[in-house]
Amino acid sequence: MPATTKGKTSKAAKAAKPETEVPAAGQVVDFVRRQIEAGRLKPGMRLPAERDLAQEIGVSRPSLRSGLQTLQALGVIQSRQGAGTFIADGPPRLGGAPLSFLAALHGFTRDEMFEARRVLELGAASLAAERATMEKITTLADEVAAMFAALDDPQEFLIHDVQFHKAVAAASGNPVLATLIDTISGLVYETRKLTVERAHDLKESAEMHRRIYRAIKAGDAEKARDEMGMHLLLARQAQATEEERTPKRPPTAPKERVG
Amino acid sequence: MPATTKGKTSKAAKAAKPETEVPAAGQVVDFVRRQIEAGRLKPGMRLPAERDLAQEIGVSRPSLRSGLQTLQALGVIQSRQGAGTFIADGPPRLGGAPLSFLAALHGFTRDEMFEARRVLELGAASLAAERATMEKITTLADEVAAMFAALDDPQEFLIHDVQFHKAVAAASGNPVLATLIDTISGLVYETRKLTVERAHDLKESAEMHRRIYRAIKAGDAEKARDEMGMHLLLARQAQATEEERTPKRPPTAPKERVG
DNA sequence: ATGTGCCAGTGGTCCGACCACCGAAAACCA
DNA sequence: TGGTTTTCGGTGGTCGGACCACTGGCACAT
Repeated sequence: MPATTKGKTSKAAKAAKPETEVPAAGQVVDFVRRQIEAGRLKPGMRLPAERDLAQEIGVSRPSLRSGLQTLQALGVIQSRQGAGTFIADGPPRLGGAPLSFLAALHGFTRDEMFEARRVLELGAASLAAERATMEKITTLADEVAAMFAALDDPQEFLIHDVQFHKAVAAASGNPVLATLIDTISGLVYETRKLTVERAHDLKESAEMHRRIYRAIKAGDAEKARDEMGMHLLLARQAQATEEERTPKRPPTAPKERVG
Repeated sequence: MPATTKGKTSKAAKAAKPETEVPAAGQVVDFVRRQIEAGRLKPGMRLPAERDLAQEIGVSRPSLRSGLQTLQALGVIQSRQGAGTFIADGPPRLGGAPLSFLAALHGFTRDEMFEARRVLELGAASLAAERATMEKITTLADEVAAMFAALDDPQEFLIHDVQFHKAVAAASGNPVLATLIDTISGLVYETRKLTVERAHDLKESAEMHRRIYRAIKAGDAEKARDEMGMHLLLARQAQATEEERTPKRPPTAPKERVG
């Protein structure tokens, strides 16, 4: 091994302090995680002040902030200047940032993102048909009605379109699935918002959603899957057409990438 | 006057600098992101030193580190003391930390995690059957063979079990899907490693994988999906049984949670 | 040519300080 | 007394500087 620096000579001082094994930031993350798992920290609760928490864990405030920064990036906590740091509440939401960066790094295409979403939504539709509660089904019906009521307002239509798919995910009764769908859908939402104005056949789209709703309500898992699959297939084609008509900029990249 | 609060008196300096709109950490994240999207930063590349990068972006080093900490939490970069900071390379990998925290916060159960994985793997198996290349199919065959060769070594068997499922995901040709599967599978791997010793019927499990492999090779999407579904269903039951036989600790939590 | 030792450069940690901001108690006025 | 304003402690956000442990390659001695 490298006779690095004064390693040998000064190892005595090192032996006296054999710590430094655990990164300070990691200590903070683990600490908070244990608190959450132990039930001492629940969504919406406020964490101790940084200066106090740092002393409690046994690290400096910069190190503590480093750990909190990690937790914030993971969407676990949220800080508000002057108020405090809070455990994230609201619906489970996996920040789209990680997937978004992966897409940028490895060049995931829009089609691949869409296909992954399709797999997830097909499964969700199937599960929803098998065990959706009456309450969830009512929510689906409301969204379908709202879509029919917004045939002349593409932006409003899009909102209820997204809401419908989210409701299907919720109706599946599986929060993990719902979270994954929500994450991926969020990535394509921005694009759709820009191109939906050029959309056509909103009525046909609404009819499709209605058929999906009926299949779920009837408890026909296979039909729900097929209808959802058909809808997403056509939706993808329609969206591709819309994008073609809305060339914001010449194709600088060899392959379309997700922003 | 109050030596403490000087707020009002020093407002003049403030008026000259009405910015502060953008958080410093966010500037760093956006900067790196733009560099990646512009192709100036690619996986494996080294970033400038923190002190230099801070000056280039126009923030202090602590703020820069704050931003880098976020990127590290997202799995975009990786720092090595004494060497530098590098863009993450290797296979696309969505850190399991976010999902893991969500599970702890909202009480996702093991069954829900498993079900989500099932949806993803069913879709992957189906896609793999439709368009797996000869190379990917060969990889599948290798893993199946390795499983049969490790019938008397549960730990080794588990490794190739995981590898097989990863290979199916890769054979789907959709990196997004593969990443999602990899993420979720990683969360259940630790648990399986602890209980696999009590596993039984390894031979039957190997046979199942072989049937999945054959369906994919034959290009029969529906059969591949069915076989995979059957396999995962039985695997879940078997795992539940194994866990029951390995009561590490009395049920302190009302519901089983994912660690 | 080879191996050894050194050292500049890097990220990791910490300190102390100041700022902008929030929220509620305290002071004020009507 | 009621309502508004002001104050003020506490909070997270930012900064500059400093020291440490570690890495890697360069220069030196062999």
